[in-house]
Amino acid sequence: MSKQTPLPVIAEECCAPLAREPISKDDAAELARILKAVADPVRLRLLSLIAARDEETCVCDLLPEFDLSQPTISHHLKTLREAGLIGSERRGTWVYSWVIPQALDRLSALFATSKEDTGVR
Amino acid sequence: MSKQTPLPVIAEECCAPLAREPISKDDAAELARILKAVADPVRLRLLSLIAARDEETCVCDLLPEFDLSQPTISHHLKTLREAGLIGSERRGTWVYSWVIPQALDRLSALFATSKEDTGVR
DNA sequence: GGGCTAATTAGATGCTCATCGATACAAGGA
DNA sequence: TCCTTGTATCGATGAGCATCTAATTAGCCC
Repeated sequence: MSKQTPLPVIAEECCAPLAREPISKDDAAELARILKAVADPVRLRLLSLIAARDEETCVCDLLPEFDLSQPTISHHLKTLREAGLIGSERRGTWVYSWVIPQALDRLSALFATSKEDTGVR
Repeated sequence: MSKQTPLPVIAEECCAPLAREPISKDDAAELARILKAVADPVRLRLLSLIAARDEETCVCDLLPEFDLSQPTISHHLKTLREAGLIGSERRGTWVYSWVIPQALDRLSALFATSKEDTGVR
């Protein structure tokens, strides 16, 4: 496909840790969309498989890990991409994917509860 | 209600950071269940409202924050409780809720990508 | 170009879930 | 004991989504 990486993409600067202050309605909606992307066993495994490698991962290497049709995997990857959690690029016949560490780190910070992490007083 | 806190509860010791090694099928399923609980705008706001306070939060104080029926809020709180993210207890007429910091910290650790946080060499 | 493989898109289906109104339960006070 | 207020459960409904098969697009090689 042509616009695999340049998709919508959210997960930009949002947000302060949940425990710091009540999150806004808008932030909650945006975060929920990102979290929905990871709230699925298949996508969690996909994300982990991709993240656990140092280099990019060929989609063709992901397929045999699942008892699912290829279109289904493609659909899940698209969901992860639209959530801004992974990037991907076609090179020749194959498509390669990689995680976007900043996106994961943002989620990590979101759930942090310790004073230092949340930036509380 | 009688068994508000002692509900199922998952989110125990699970799991290693996604980026450390490919997550197992079982872990993915368990994590997805927890993440589904936070992958909703209303529950995210509920969680944040409860977490942002130092003391327990009365459910009666949460209701006016939403344009939703009382049963709906009650249902969302139950979902958060069953995911092990909050605890709650009835005291007299009112029910009070609090976050379980360990559960949030586990999610935080799950998404961490930096070497130190993920425990990578 | 023709054919092959990898991946995406389209359309259909069945299940999960967010929400509601109505009802039941819990607990305190008159 | 009865009424009132706060919360939970029930049953129904409509929207969203995970999955499939079939068809289409992208790019390589002969």
